[in-house]
Amino acid sequence: MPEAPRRLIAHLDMDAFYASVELLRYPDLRGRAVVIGGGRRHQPVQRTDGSREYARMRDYTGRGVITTSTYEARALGAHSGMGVMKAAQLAPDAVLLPIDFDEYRKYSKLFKAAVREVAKLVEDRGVDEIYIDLSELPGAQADAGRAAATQLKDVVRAATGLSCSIAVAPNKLLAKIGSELDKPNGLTVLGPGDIETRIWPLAAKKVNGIGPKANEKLASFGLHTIGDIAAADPAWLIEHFGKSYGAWLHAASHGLDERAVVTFSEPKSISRETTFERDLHAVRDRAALGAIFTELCGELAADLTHKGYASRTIGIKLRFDDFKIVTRDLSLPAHTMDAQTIRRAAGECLKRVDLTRRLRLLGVRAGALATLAELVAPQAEVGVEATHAVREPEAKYTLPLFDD
DNA sequence: TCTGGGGTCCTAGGACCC
DNA sequence: TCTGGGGTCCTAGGACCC
Repeated sequence: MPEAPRRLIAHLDMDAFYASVELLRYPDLRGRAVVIGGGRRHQPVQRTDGSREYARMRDYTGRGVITTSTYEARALGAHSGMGVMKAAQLAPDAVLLPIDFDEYRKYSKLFKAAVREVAKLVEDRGVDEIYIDLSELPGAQADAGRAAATQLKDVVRAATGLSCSIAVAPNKLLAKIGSELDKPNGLTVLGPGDIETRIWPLAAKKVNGIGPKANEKLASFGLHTIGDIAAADPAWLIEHFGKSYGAWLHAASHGLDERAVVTFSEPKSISRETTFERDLHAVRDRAALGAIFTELCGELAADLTHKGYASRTIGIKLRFDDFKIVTRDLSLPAHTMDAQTIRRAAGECLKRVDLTRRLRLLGVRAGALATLAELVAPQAEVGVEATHAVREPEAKYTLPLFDD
C-alpha cells in the first residue's frame, strides 16, 4: 500500500507588493527609496516634458503611516507601520506616493489567477500573500515541491512583471517562516530536518502568532529564539501562557502545525473606520462627528449590499486621544443592510460610551453576517446542524430595506 | 511631529435555558 | 428548597495579522 503523500505547503509572498506595483507605472523610481502611505494627497505631478515630480517625505504633514516601502527605503529605516512624519527624519529625500488600493487589487487578482492555473488549492491571506497546497501536484513529491515553486514564480512574473518569494514546507507555519528567509525573489525548501538548524536560531517573533506582547513576555523569561521556546518544558509554558496558547507555543516551536489550506471562508464581519485629521470632541464637534458617523454607516451599508450580506450585530469602535480603544455592540431582532437601521443601532451603542475625552477614531462594524440567500430561504442553510434547536423558531428574517 | 484600515480569533462573565 | 452541570447567546476587551 502506498504511503500517504507528505504534505507540501507553499507560502507565496509578493516582494514589497504595493511599492513594486507603483514601480511598474513609475519605472523612473526604480532603485530609489520610495515610501507608500500617508493618505491621498501628494499625487505625482506630470510635467509637460514627460517627466514627473514626486512628493518628498520631508514635505509631509499628517497622521499617516507607512504601508509599504521599497527595499532601498527600508535600508534607511523607513519601515511599514511607522508614522510618515517620524520616518521622514530618517529618509527626508525618499519619494512619498499615495496608496492606490484599486491598482494593488488588480495585480492581486492577476497573480492569484496565474497561481490557480497551476494549483487549485489556494488560500487567500490578504492582498499579497497566499498558501498553496502542492501535495497532490504531479511530480511535486519527487523534489519536495521545488520545481512547482519555480514554476509558480515564473507564472507570477509573467502575469504581473513582479517578483515573489516562496517557501515550501511540511505545513503553513514553516512555509510562512520560510518565505522570509530568502527575500526578495526567494525560493526556500524546508523539511523536517531543517527545524533545528534553520528555524530554532530565529527570533521568537518570526513565528506567525507571536506578536509584540507575547514576545515581550517570552523575553522576560529569557526566551528569545524559537529554539529557546522548544527547549522549554511544555507544562511550564502552559503554566505561564495558558492552556491553549502555551500548548500552541510548544507545538509551533517544534515546527508542528496541522492546519489545512482553506480555499474559501465566509466573512465574519465587515467594517469601516476613520481617523480624523484632528481629534474631535463629542460636544464641541458634534456636527462634524455626526456627519462622519452617518457617512461611515452609509459606506458600511453599501459594502454589505455590494458583497451580498446582512448583519444582525452592529458595533462601534472609538479610539480616544490617549489611544484607548472602546467598543460597544448591539444585536438586532433581524438582519439588516439598511443605512438608517445601522445608524440607529450604532447611535444606541454610542449612548453607552463616556465621551469626555476627545476622539481620534470612529468606526462602525457589522457582525453576525448572513448571506442574502440564507435570508431568503433560511431552511437552505440547515444541514448538519438541523437537529440543533433554533433559539427563536418563530423569528422571521426580514428582507433588507433599501434606501429610496 | 508617534502610531491607518480592515480583518480573525480567543477569553471571560453574566443572562438565560434545560 | 437546595444543589449543580451543560449549553448558547450577548457583550467587551485584547492580541495578532496583512
